[in-house]
Amino acid sequence: MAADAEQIIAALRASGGRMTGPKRAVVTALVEAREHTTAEDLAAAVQRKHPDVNESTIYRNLHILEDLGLVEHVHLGHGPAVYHLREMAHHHLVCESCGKVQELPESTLRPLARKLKAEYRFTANPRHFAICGRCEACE
Amino acid sequence: MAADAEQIIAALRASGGRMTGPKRAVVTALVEAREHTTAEDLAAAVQRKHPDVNESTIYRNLHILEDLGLVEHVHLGHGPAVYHLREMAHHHLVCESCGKVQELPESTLRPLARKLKAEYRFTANPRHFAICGRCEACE
DNA sequence: ATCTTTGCAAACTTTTTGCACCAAT
DNA sequence: ATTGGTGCAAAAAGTTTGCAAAGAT
Repeated sequence: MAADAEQIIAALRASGGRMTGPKRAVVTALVEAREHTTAEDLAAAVQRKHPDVNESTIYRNLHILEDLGLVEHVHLGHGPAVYHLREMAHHHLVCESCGKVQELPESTLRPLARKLKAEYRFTANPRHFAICGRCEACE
Repeated sequence: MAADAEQIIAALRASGGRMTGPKRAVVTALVEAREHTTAEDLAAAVQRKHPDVNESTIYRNLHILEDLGLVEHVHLGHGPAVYHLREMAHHHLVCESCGKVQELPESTLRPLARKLKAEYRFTANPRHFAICGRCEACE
């Protein structure tokens, strides 16, 4: 059930791409990342084993993975976007005071999505941005 | 009832700041802006009458206004933030295909905010980011 | 042999900052 | 006379791109 690097690699192959060391390393880093990871984090993880992989390669591969619908990025606030595998899709609450991130099941925003659809004929994809606010401790 | 530049200027004065030409021009541009305006737009508007005002001054004054709670910025998507007067606070639906922006009354997100408060003890400020998705035409 | 992918360096976009000067109080 | 505001130029931060070389098929 957990994201399996081999599945993703197979999807990449199936899409016509070529499988390279850096690409495999990016996928592995994404699968192993427990948390929301920035491109920079991923670069660091990849470079632990493959020191010569350039950050631009990370970005390029993240784009490929996003285009295939395997990865998504989210903006938690100012600063770099964070990336995660699509199958773990969820929403984010970010405290704008302490920066704490809480995850939310997709279902939490479903009523809102339904209302936006009904009243505005708008199909929301509310995952692209986090919901800002203040956590209990910072309130 | 509409945002009155003089009110805002009074608030700026009351906060201890000094009133300068550029500052007044930024406030005026914000009041006159009908839509969501980027710093760049505001700079252009200001420079129509005061050609020497630098973009960094726009940013600095926007920060001052935000610190006073008079202005808010929102991220509609990738690209520059947009600014607007706080009293016109509202939410945004942005179509990620055609870029169309729809405004939403604050009340629309109140049920969600209540739920986040109850279940996660999180006080949402969902205005800082737009809700992405697809509008009717692009669906 | 072909056509992707890569590393590198440089560009780009948006926003911030250091500094010397100017201007509002 | 102060002190905060300003223009300018440069930096910062995050991401993208052009290009020639390396690599996968």
